[in-house]
Amino acid sequence: MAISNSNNRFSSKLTSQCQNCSLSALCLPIALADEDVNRLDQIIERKRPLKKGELLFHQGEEFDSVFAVRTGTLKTFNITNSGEEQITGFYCPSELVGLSGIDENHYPVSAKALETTTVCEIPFSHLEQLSSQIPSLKHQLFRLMSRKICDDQQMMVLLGKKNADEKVASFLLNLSHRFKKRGYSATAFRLSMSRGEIGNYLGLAVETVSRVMTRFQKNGLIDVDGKEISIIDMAEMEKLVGASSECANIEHV
Amino acid sequence: MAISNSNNRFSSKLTSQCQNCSLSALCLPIALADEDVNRLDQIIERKRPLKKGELLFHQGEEFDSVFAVRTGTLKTFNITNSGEEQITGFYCPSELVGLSGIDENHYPVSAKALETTTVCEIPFSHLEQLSSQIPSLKHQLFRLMSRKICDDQQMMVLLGKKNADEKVASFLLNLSHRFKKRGYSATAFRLSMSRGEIGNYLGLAVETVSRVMTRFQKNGLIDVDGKEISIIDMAEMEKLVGASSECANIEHV
DNA sequence: CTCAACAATTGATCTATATCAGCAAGCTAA
DNA sequence: TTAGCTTGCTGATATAGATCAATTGTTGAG
Repeated sequence: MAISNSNNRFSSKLTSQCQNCSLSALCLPIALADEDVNRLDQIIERKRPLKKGELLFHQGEEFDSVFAVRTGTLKTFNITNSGEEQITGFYCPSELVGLSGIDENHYPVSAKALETTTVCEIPFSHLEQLSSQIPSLKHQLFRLMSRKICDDQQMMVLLGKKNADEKVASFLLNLSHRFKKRGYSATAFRLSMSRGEIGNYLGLAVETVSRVMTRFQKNGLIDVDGKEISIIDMAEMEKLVGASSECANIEHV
Repeated sequence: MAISNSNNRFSSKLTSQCQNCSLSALCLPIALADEDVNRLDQIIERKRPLKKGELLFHQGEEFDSVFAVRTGTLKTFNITNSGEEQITGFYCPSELVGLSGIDENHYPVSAKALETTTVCEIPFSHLEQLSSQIPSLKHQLFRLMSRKICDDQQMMVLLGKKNADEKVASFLLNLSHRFKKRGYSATAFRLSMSRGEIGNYLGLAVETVSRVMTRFQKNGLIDVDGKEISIIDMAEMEKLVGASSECANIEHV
């Protein structure tokens, strides 16, 4: 089954899609020579879009690929023994999902589309092989995984030490940075996740998320209109986040 | 100073220390052919022991090596803007510290010895080079980083969703597993960190850690004598941890 | 051995956030 | 259109765990 399916792996032979992709400066191809981008391009499968709510992979499934988000958003989550969902991350365009599956050869989480979402599937065994031949690709992979470790540790600090205000502010600014990096507005954007999902991710009750956002709006920090967010007072928001966004800070040095 | 000191980089030429190391089955050399272990061995520096409280590297310092703990224990931590310490991890023998520095080429955390500790320094540029020549070493590195991502995400679940009892139980069982893996008792061990450090790590006040442990003891779950811990009722402890230790579970499949 | 500094425990409050409950506004399907 | 869901907001109350404070135990320097 995987065999017949994998024919479209070669559909990219005609032209390098990676080179035309607006995300290539952020995704894996960063700092690759043209010919290397082509080689990477050859191993990538473009999948049909996922509709909102569809799973990209599910917890326990055998690992064989990592995925780069092209459009849309994904969330990854665990189902705990008690049956509740615990969201471990949101993934925006240019970001890589599935790296946590390498170790045990099974995905330890599920990945679900929050809206219509397209991804590039990158079979990991091919990627690993190719990375032997292209040192800068290998380095890029190490860097991406290292950044993920760094980011997750910042998230641990957030969950362990921050109060509700700081959590919500951190979350919004984090999204803001990610939009900015892709060339979108850092101050006005649309949340693709529900309040419930934000709360779940931040370790807060839905009601708390709602209350904090309302208060932020009252105090002129942000403007909220359903899923549309505008950051009005960026300086004050940054002050709220304040402590310990080390990974981000170092980037600015 | 670092120069004169680094002469001992070559002390390993005489014989492969990795091959004699009791941790080689857990550390990087896992699944390497003998000749490859020797090549790895050549790039490793054995450093003088760190005394309790000494820093291995500090937040912001330029990244050039990862470190494998040989004996003792390390903690990694951030200093937040408000000046408080936030512990992001504890490292036991055979575990690798410093991977989070790859991305930005600076360590985003500090690493401090909790007791007298010896480490193997592995210059990352050498390791990366070597990994090009030894595919299984490269794979091992990917796996280690993937596992770290997986572990950190479990920690996020712990911090976001668990109550004090579950946090402390998870922490103790996690240590138990790590001791067991190295061939030590899974039920009786010594904590190398203070109650304050445990609380800091788990997002709890010292007092709460103390109270939970006392209650666990009263209820016959564990036996506490200062830093010495015995797990009496492993089944009940595991029930407490219960939900969502996915990475660990998959390992048992 | 002794004193000082620090680490751990225990008890008494306080508080941030969860939980419970009710309501309003959209959205979907018939 | 209306009934039935879902999502978000807000108020009232409950509670887990923080904070404050006092006591005891431990460690290590001289």
